Amino acid sequence: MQTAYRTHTCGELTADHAGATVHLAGWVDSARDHGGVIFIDLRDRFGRTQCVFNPDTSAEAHALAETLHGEDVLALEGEVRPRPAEAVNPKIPTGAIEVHVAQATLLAHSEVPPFEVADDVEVGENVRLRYRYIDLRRPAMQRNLLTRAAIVRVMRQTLEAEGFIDIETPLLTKSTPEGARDFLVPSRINPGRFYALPQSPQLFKQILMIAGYDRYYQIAKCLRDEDLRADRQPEFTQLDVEMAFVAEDDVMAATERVVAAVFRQVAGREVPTPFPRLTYAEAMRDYGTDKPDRRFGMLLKDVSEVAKACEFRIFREAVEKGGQVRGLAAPGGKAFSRKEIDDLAAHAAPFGAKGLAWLKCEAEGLAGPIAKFFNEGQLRDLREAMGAAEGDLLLFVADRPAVVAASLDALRAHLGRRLGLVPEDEVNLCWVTEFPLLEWDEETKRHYSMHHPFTSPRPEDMDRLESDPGSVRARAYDLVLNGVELGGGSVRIHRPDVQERVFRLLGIGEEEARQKFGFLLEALRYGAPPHGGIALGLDRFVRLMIGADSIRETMAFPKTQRAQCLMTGAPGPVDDDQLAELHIRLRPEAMQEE
RNA sequence: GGGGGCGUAGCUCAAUUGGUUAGAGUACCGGACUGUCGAUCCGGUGGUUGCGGGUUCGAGCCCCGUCGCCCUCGCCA
Repeated sequence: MQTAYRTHTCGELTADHAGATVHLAGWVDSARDHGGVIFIDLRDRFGRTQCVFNPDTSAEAHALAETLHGEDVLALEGEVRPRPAEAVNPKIPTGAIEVHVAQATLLAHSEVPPFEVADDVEVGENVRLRYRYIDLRRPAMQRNLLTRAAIVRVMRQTLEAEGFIDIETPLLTKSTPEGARDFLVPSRINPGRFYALPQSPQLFKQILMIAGYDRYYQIAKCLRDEDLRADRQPEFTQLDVEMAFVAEDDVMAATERVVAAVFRQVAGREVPTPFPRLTYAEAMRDYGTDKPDRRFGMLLKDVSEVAKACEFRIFREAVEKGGQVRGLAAPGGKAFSRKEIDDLAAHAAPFGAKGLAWLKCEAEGLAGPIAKFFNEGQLRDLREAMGAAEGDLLLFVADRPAVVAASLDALRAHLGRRLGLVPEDEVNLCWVTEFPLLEWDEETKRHYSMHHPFTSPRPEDMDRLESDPGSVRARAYDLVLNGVELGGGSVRIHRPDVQERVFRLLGIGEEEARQKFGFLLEALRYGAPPHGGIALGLDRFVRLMIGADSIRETMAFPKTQRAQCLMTGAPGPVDDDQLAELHIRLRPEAMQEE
């Protein structure tokens, strides 16, 4: 790390260097002026070294030190000496030594920073983002970004060792229908035409397989113009992988090797492989979601059979109308007050649950306001079906299957946290497989791809593609870590006739298919190998590894919820001249005073 | 587009629920101090209570609007 300004970094000097004359450069982390001797901790991203300015060593350097402030940038020369025994600081790696400064130069002065460069100072996120360069100096952010770099390094090393090659794909590409909203880039040279920034390199990596570049990977930026969340940014990064001549197990096994290597080398943890698998149907049945948090139980149970026969009209009618009644048993929930149960209902309400029925599991049996609608046999059946133990609170939702699943999923997640059932340290990875190929949309009265339109149907379901499309399962798989979707992939369609059939199912006409995906259909006609792949959300992966609440903590320069960069002010207005060159005129509602 | 939370000194927060001169810690400034490492001690500066309007004798506090940040539903193949 030796440069024109330094012989060592601020993190590497130890007792072994005692007696050496060194040059250091860095930021003033803190200055402790004792009137005579002055201690300055010099910091760079490698560590911190205590530098001693003694007027007896150098009056000139000491005079400079008296004027120094936090975040000033300093270069100095001095002798490494062991600290007096009582002054050794065991908290830092360089704590055994100090540098006695003979000569020092102020390289850059810093204004008083808006907040302190230290982890124990809570700072509002808007201030952190406005002065991100200060925030990034803080140890926590440095750890985060270094961990991210380490994760990417291990991913690359593992894939390279297995023969994967890194190929870049374009950022300026073509808008495709379906999926997320595209970011558009106007073409100056082609008036009225627009590039789209890629939502993922999906089609390019498939084309690369057709082109014979078996085993591709890329750390790829993906861009989607949708509303932001704690784990969603308009631009994010995926580890994108594609392989030729593979079936599901090949891709999943390769992914497991990468993920296990990351956990081993970055976190020092062994995660057992192969990861457990459950089907989409099983996940929805037991957890009400396709990304189950399997670190704790409290599985969903179906009580529609009992509900159908009981006197509780809401239950009975739900089942009669083709819905269902399902519930979960919250251990120890018997102690919940009426108000606390109402609060639980409030957690289920946003997902459509119109009410939350409940029973308490007493020694004598089930009790509660709805108990009177069940005879004794039914109450026993309920308790049996719920697997309830004394002290449990049984919670039920009666509605359409989608509403029941979403409500109970939210309730289970909330209760898991509230009851302390979630072992925070556990790493629970699993695959969810056999997704439905299609999703029916009630509003537009048509099918959409659950994954994307290039996902292969399972061969045994292929003959139901037209007759019963809703029952066709896809050769798709999602990787789930602690209830967070880490990524997903599939074996792709490699035959043009199958691809055309799927397009037809999706209501993509021949003309539209040719216009939007013509190049893919054409490429498929020139010898496409069976192929498949996966994409892992890097930001989410890093977030889980560092235990952060938001992927903003994993990115150097994230955007706010309004998709703005508080540091640069992006997106910003542009000159009329620029717009004119791009053949663009703003609509009146977009005009604003500057 | 909907729901919720927050906004007071550079930063993090308080202000006895509408009461007189808006406080504390920290940062910053000045002073003291030759072994500290969250240095310590003494003193000091610092406020358009996000912004605009309203109610009131009186508003940081109540009402309306607006801006910003965060969480969330919708959305994210």
